Amino acid sequence: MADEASASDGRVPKRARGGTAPTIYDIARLAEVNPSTVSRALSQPGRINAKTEERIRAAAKELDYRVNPIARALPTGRTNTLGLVVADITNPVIFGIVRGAERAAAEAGYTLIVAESQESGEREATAVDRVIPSVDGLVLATTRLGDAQISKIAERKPLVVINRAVEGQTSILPDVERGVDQLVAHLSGLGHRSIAYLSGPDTSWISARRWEALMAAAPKRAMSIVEIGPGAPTLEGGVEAITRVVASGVSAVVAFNDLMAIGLLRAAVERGIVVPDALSIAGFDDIFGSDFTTPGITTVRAPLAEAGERAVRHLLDRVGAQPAEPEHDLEELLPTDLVVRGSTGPPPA
Amino acid sequence: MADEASASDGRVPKRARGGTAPTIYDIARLAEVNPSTVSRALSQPGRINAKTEERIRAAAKELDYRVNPIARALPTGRTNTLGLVVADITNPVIFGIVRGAERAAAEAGYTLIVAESQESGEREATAVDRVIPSVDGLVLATTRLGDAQISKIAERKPLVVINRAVEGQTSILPDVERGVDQLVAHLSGLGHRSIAYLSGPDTSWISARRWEALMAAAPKRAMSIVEIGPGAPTLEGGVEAITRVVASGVSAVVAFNDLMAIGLLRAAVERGIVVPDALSIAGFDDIFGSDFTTPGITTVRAPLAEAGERAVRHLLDRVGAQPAEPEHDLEELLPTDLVVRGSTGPPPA
DNA sequence: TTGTAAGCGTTATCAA
DNA sequence: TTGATAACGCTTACAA
Repeated sequence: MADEASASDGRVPKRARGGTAPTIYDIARLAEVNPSTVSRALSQPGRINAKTEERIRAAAKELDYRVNPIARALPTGRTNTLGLVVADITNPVIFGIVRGAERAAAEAGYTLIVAESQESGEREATAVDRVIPSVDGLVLATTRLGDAQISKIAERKPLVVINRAVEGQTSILPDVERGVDQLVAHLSGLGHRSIAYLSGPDTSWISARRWEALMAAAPKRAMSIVEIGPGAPTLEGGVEAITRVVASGVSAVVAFNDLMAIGLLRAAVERGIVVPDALSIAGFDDIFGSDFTTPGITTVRAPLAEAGERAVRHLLDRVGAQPAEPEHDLEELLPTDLVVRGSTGPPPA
Repeated sequence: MADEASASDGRVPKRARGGTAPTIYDIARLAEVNPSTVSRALSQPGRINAKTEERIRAAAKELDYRVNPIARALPTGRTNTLGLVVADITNPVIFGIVRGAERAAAEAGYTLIVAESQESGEREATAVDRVIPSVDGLVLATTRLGDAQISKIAERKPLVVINRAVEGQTSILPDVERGVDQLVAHLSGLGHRSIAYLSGPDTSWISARRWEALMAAAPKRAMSIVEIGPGAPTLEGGVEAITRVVASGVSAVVAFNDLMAIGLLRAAVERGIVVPDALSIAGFDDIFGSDFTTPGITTVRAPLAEAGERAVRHLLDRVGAQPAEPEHDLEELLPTDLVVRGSTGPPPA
């Protein structure tokens, strides 16, 4: 039978105690030094006698020792962990954010905890409460919380918000206006005169911003614009809107996101409405799958992975900083770009 | 200026100490009991005097107290956290698993840590090492580690593996044979006589199982079968395979997963190969987006969210159990089903 | 039912 | 440079 305490290389480590993991005390005994010296050797390399350090490292290796991050976190207060709270993990918009955040965190030796709020402010608050004591900082992506709640959270731990601006807080935002301008110019150039905005959840800050930007951009090009919604930011949300879209008589629809755009496209196809000949459809985000459809979805691409990455970087910058001097009101705008595919074309004559 | 220690409801909590979070000592002082009594009241409700408990709860509320999970984890050894290691967060196959796992964990009051290995066994080992000390159990989805490494991990913490069978370990598997039989029967029924399998990474256990199942099923129906690969389990992996697929002269291709199937479909369309008239394509998993394409991808659906859920449930069952008596060799088979869409049809005459 | 006190595995402060 | 020792916030025998 295999030895129950055998090390990764197959050799049996000396003095391994049955069951429990080795501690700095075991190392201290083996290297014949005080535990505090072991701690120093391992956490501040170079600051102790080279020979002693060597002996300690050898002992640690022999015992296959790994620091216990929990024990370390208790006196230091730092966990080397960051939290990311998202509305819905299965929403592809989120994927990019999660990936970017994970990358940046892992790169810095940090662990990422992802919590899901399922589009509910209440659950989000619960998720934050659960996660916050064990993280060094928090990213709120697509939050459904109110400004006051967000500020409260920021008092407890360093915080960065994605897709939402809150006064006094660091936030990473797509440059909505730029993308919308490009999109509206594109539709105008095709000859559209009337468009509709298929809005997302009314708790979505970013949906409101997109609507505002459209409201500002459309009249400038002599286009009429109406809002249809609010709706769920999902395929179904898009499908359900088709009746109102048809009734509105517009020649082009801008959906809150690609998911809704794809849902709308499907519903249109089912009704025999040819896209883009009879109706142009555009979305936001350029999610995975936006180019799978026929026609592909014209969309305003947001650099989601980069948003996740930057959010984590900002957090990392502030971890360990004095909470007395929070970084105020930093707003980082990420460039967006129009991706033209087949779902937009000239309006019917 | 706002009070720096004001509670959520806006009232100023009594005796809140500047900056640091309240502890059970603060509660004990306020409720005039011993800290250990506070601990008991909060962690084992009902086991102490009702009036005392009431007083303690009131004090806790007044101070806006929340347990420090790290401090709790140190003496108990339990963190109320589970780890999930995946190959690639942005792979839609994973999404379902993550969602299911997150749900089940959150439901049980557990926090989920998601770590990414980026399809590399080495990084996966690193990720496991980083995460394992702070979790009560671990799920390995789509692992690229060897059996021996996996068994080693299982010696440290309760472990469940998804999409991989390892002797002595609990594993959640799709019923590959059933799905493959259905798929082969479907293709055979359409009239195909020669098929190719577009294999995934050669480190993928599940890819090998799919190949074996195809090898077993095809001859039974008098179909020839060849393997093309290995390839990356991505869109690109599918795209790159088109040359070899065409050269092979088969009338139908079964890809390792939907991502590769979609990539292959795209490459086919670009070359003017009509799907399914000139070539039938099928995949596995039924990921998000498999029905966005034209034609939609015929695929063997695996209940991914359920796999994630079950993995977590098994883990939860074993958390706190004696490591001396591990659950041996439990293999749970999840039913798979053929989803027929437009990408498969009769072979060219 | 409640209080006392030891301990979880680290880090950090002081001396030596 | 190293050792002794007190935290960190909680749980948990054991005693009262």
